[in-house]
Amino acid sequence: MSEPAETQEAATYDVTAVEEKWLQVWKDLDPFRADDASAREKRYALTMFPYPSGDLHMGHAEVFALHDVVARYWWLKGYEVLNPMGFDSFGLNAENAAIRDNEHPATFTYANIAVSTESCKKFGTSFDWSRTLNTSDPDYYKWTQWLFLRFYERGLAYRKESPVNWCPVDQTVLANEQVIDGHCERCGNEVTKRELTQWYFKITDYAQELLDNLDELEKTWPDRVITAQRNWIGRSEGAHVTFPLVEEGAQRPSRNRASEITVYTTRPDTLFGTTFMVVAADAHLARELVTDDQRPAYEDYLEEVRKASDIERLSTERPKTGVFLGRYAVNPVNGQQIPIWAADYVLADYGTGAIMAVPGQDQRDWDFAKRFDLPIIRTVRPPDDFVDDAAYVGQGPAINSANDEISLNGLGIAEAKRAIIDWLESKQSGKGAVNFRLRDWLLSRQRYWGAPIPIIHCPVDGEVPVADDQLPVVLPELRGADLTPRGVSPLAAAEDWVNVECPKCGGPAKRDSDTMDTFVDSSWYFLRYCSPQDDTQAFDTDLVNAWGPCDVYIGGVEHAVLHLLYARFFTMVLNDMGLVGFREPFSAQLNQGTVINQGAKMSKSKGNGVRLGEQLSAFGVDAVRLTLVFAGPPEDDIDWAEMSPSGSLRFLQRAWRLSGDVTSSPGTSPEGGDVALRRITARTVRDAEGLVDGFKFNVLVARVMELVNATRKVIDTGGDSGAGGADPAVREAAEAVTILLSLVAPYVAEEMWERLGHQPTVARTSWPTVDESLLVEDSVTCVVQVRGKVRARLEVVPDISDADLEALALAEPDVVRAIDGAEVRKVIVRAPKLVNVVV
RNA sequence: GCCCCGGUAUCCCAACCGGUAGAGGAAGCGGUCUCAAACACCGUCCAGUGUGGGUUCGAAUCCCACCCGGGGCACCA
Repeated sequence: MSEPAETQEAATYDVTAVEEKWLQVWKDLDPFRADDASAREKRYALTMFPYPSGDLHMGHAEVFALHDVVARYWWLKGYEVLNPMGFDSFGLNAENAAIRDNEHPATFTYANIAVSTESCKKFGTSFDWSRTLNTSDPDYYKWTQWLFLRFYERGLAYRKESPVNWCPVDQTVLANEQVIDGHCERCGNEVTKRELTQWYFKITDYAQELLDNLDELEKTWPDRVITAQRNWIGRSEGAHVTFPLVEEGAQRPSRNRASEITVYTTRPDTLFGTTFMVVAADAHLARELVTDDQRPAYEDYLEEVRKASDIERLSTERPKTGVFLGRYAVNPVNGQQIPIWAADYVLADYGTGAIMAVPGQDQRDWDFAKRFDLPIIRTVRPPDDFVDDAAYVGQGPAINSANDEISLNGLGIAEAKRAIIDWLESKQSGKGAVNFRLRDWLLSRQRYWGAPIPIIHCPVDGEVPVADDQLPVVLPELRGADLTPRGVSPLAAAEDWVNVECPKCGGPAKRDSDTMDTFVDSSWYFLRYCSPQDDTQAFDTDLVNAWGPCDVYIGGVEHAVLHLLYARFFTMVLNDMGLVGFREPFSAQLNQGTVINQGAKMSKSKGNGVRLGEQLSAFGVDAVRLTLVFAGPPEDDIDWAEMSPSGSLRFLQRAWRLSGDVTSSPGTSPEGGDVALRRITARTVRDAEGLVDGFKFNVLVARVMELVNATRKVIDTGGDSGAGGADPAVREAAEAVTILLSLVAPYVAEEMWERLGHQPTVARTSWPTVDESLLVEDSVTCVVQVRGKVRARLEVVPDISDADLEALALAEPDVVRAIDGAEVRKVIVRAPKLVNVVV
């Protein structure tokens, strides 16, 4: 092809001009608006909405690039796609910035949202911006409050006093899920405990189902999320066992005192080895039980425990501490009186906050017994080579475990458990029980920038819900120093706001001054996207059922047990309320890796940050997107230092050049074109489908590159017909390249599409059709092995019979030579690809 | 400590149900173009799959043990 202007230097397109041109065209065409009324099959592509912390960064770019592949693919495949984007816009960053700069959190929040939205559009994403939402908008959080009230009505939102996680830096309580290794999930500081009355969601009511449904989700969710959730829910099976207390004479008025202690144990079979009991030092039970004599010692100990941070408390290396409470209980299985201790190795909020200690079979109890010189009885026989200086936790026959009515001796652990549970149940001293590690979700926060909890506290009427028609409870206008954390919510000090009339009695009352955890906001946003402007309800059930559940959910693993568990819980509750037609919100999930640099997480202190904006202006949106998608499997981390955005741009230029070399007219039938190229095109298009479905985007890109190379070759060498760029197979291939490329590099694809003589937009054209006959190979290479070594290759028809192939193979001179007269013991034939001669 | 995932060329990564270890890219090297270079284009080099065993006609793929890396849980009774 003679294009003199391009002979000197390879032609290139102007990245910036192309971006400016098509951004405007898309703005006019608005091609990604999801139509509720569409007759097409619906798909819901969801990506975790960001917190508007400033402008977009490399992390956002990666998720959006990956996510866009799927969403655009679905459009091309003929689905009506709901692909919304919004902002998780409540939260502490804006609040802290507001305090620092004497501003209102909304100022930062909405400025950041505006910047991020623009960047997101420039990034070429296919989001439907007509459905955008911000969780900090009153017409959104109105419905967050409305949902809270529905949970409250059902007893799923309640208040209790309990030792809770407290972040001294952020000056607020935290849910268990927000404490990572004893540190605040947000600011990274050490968390301490406080005894406070707080609001909880009763997520534990759903623990079993949250666990069970994972079996099904396992097929379409990443492994690590499944295991993280299973571990977090932490189901265990055991028994509750009740130990009566020994009453100690008349000096002890028994008032409301407990007369028994119930414990949870996973090893009821070891009950005969229980030589003492331990109550969590900070549990109410400990305070109730302690005798006057022991009270001073207990108080001192409790003081000590409270001072220790969680980090110290949870260290397994730390020696056991504790104090005797002065009282005794009776082991129901043998009538033995055993002392009751308080210690901090028992947790107040797990099980019943008290344990039966079996030092012979539990290492923690063993350590405690050794420290305080308590008796040890083995109830499982260790193997002969067992060194007798630790608890024995392995399998073995029960020993020392009999009374007049029952003997466990000789039974294995599982049998012994069953037997003792039966016996306990018959004596009404206990019963089989299941326990979960999962705790209820602590949702109140002592901060300003969140949805106020719509409850009024009245000295007469107690908790009074705000009436639905009074929602939203709008945040008062506070800024700067008014927002300074002081251990209680800044809302408590907003006199005009907090003091109200009780809706019931009309007397003076106060609003609840806490705000909701921002994870409440994000537990239902994907439902709101289905009817984001509806001011009559939180979401439209019919539309939610039409679009949902989300067919794919793409986001970071950091939410494996936070957001993803909460959103699942919300969906189940809403399904129970009849508001949602499904119980699991996210049918499939993909967690992208992290973008790192030079082997380390990007951070200011390391000075290894990569600015998205700089990358975009240096290489263009398409090249950056392509680099992110091509880097490797989406779930792997990407080390930007190892990537080559310039290589990506080079490829895009190569691809673009194809569109200029096609000389046939649009609509030309590919029939009669170069068959080899047509086969590659057909195979690439067909394989691309499975590759997108399987999230193997990196392989998809590799296949498109392959197709570009093959097309180039036909153009340059002429191909079968010698027609080169005029060969209709070249047009077919170039159009396939363009459409496939549009999933990753929308700008250049649009430009190519136009050069190929088509109207915009390539994003809403159809997926290329595949001529099935081209997928059938007319010959395949068969490998002939002798002793496992390849000795010959044959070109054969694909449907050759085993017998024919064997005969053909054994007749090959190279094969005969390799056998060298040895006895052929066996011939394995896997037609049409392989023959293996065993000699 | 327990559980899960992964180790393939110099690097990032492919490889269907066990069947020719290589699709793609980066880097390197050589060439074309150029006064020269950059760009671009063409070509080319590179591993026997972490280690040791086993199953099999045949193992990157399946099984066992270990090493290394990543993740989850962890005083949860």
